Amino acid sequence: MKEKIQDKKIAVLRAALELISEQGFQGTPMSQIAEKANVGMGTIYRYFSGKEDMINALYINVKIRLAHCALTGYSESMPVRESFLLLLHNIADFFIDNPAELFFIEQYSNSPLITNATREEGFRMLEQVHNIFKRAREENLLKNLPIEIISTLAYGAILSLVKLWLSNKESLSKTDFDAGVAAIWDAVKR
Amino acid sequence: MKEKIQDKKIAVLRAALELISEQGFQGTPMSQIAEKANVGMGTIYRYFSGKEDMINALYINVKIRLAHCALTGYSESMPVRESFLLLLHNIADFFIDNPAELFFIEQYSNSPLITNATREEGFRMLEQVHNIFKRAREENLLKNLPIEIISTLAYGAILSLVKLWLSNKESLSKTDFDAGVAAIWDAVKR
Amino acid sequence: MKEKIQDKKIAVLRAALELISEQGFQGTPMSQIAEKANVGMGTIYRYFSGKEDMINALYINVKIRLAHCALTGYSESMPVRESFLLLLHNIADFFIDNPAELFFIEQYSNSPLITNATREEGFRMLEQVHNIFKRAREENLLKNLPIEIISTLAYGAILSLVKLWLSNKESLSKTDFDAGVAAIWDAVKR
Amino acid sequence: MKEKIQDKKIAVLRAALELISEQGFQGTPMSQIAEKANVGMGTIYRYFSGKEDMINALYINVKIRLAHCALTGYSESMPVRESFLLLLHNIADFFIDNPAELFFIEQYSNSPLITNATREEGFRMLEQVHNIFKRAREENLLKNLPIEIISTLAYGAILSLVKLWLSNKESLSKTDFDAGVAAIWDAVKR
DNA sequence: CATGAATGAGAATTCATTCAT
DNA sequence: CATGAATGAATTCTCATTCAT
Repeated sequence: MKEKIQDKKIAVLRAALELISEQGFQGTPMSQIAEKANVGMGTIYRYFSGKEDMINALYINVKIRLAHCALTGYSESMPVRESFLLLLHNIADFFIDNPAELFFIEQYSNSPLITNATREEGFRMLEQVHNIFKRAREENLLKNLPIEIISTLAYGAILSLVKLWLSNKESLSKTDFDAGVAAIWDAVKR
Repeated sequence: MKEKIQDKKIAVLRAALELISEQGFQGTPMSQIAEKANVGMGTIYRYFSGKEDMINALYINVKIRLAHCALTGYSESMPVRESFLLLLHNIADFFIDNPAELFFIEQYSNSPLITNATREEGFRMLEQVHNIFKRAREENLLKNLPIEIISTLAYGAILSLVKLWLSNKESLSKTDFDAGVAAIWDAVKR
Repeated sequence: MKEKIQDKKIAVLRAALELISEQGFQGTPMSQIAEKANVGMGTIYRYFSGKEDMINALYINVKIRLAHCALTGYSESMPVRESFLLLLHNIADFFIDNPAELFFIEQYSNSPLITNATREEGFRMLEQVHNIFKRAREENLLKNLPIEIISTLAYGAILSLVKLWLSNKESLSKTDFDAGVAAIWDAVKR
Repeated sequence: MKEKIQDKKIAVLRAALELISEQGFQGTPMSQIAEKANVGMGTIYRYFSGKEDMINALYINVKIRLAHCALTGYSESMPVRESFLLLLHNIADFFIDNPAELFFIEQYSNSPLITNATREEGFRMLEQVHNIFKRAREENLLKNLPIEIISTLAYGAILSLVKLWLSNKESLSKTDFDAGVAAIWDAVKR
């Protein structure tokens, strides 16, 4: 019974994600989301207080799933460089497998629709991820720069690569893509 | 006379840029753009066939100005590494000085509102910029990767850094920022 | 068992009265009425065929209680003038003690939501009250006017006074209020 | 040109008055008002910020017209009793000629839709009217009661009479009606 | 040419009513 | 019997676009 209820909420979030990533927030009517989720229009409002609340919930939802995937296969016993590359590949794989999530995050991370509270909660989801950077810093493997800069460089670069891959699948080899990911390590390593 | 006309067109584009970068395309009424540009609502429709046409014109306009700034101070006689860093700094400076342009480009580069024709025209604006990468490739200074990957890595990383800078001005030193830019070279250099 | 059922019906009517007198009929959702009455939404539909049926039942309910109070302490053996003043004071007391009933009656007596059948039934509730006017007429104490005009004058005046009192409690003395009630007799007496 | 603009605003107010007095505020869609006023839906929102703003404007509008009619033919040189009866007859005539205005005022004077600011502004419209009561008080012709009570009694009684007349035109003689109005003087006179 | 009042299709949101549990 | 989740028609309000001035 609980699951059925969650089913509807999740169906709404999934439908919203796909439609919004393609058409944008304001370009996607609630009626279309309801239709795609196979629920009545009013049902959405049982779970979310409005359209803005829904997109904030969606933002958190994507960040949770990203954070979970990002650490797949990671253990603190791995060497730092290996951990770093695992992280980048996990993030790349997540967004390659879920391109809607990528377009959504890209479009709304800096949008005024996402409240600061939401952004901060989304940031906290990634705390575990930051541990990898801290370990690298402790082992003195990184350039002497603020961790923020290091992680920003890496995150921006990996997302760009994935976007290129997604828009260019045919003309790019997986080998080159992987070499591109590896190059990111060169940017941040001491 | 011609200039007066252009004045109005430019005033509209400027107003649209600022409002759209803050509020989004669908969140910005034409009436608000007209008001901010100090023109009548109908006037906008003399210069653009509709709202979508206007945003496409704006996209091209920003790309032109970006391409122009990106090459400021560049000459083919400069060493490649110096050229590359000049390019990155020029791009960074452009977006730091014009944050609305950054948020606009970020939000609409992948938007379905921008037609493929527009995107391609915007890409051609940057042809000159790509010459720098070609020179670097010819001089065998770059990693053995497709130029697309090289430029994507660099562009994604520099934009990320600028976004970090803009959202974090207070807690970041210019020195660290510049070191971050320099690190991008390490990612792409052989 | 019967009483329990009646309890729920009465709880619904009471909740509806309070909410509707404050927020209006269309401004009051059935869900809010159910919540305030501590019953499930569906339960209301066991007792009333719909929202309009419920408000008509409420109208009758208020009229019954008003008619009952209006005659408290009255007996045919009382002098006519005394009866008349008792009637006015009983009506005033009822509405002062039950302001929601006043606002409800005021707003809905002339509303198209109340069917003519309901209005007529409500009118019959007050038949006893009209006896007082008939006695006064028979004793030749009233102005030579149709009883309808007499009773309308009196009813309109007393309700106005009560509304003034309710909106102005602080700045009005009970003595003045009572003198106002007494003045109504002067309007109708021969 | 100015007049044309006012025409639309007035057409909207008139249509709103008629529909709302018959169907109630919440029972009357904006679309219906627009249709009856022969304007587009959006036009209403050029003149009023929303439905509630419109009904408040309507309230003021009715009060202005009532105040204007109430004093028709009045001059300070008239005897007080004559002034008082003129006032009552003017009010009665206004509402008999404009029954929609009566039902509107009755339903919304005490409604939470009307803001206190609006109610106070509406009250100020009637300042002139109150002068008649003040004159009567100064000439010591009234019962020794607060003017508020005097005017409330009179206003409540006259409105009741008009409502009776409107619902009963056929069975009431004008002579009796006028005698009813005159009876109100007996209630308030010393 | 420039204007901005007018339009009405389209979007978000609400709520009376139903019905599976 | 009682419940309240689900529904979708109906409503308010917005805004791109037009066109008379």
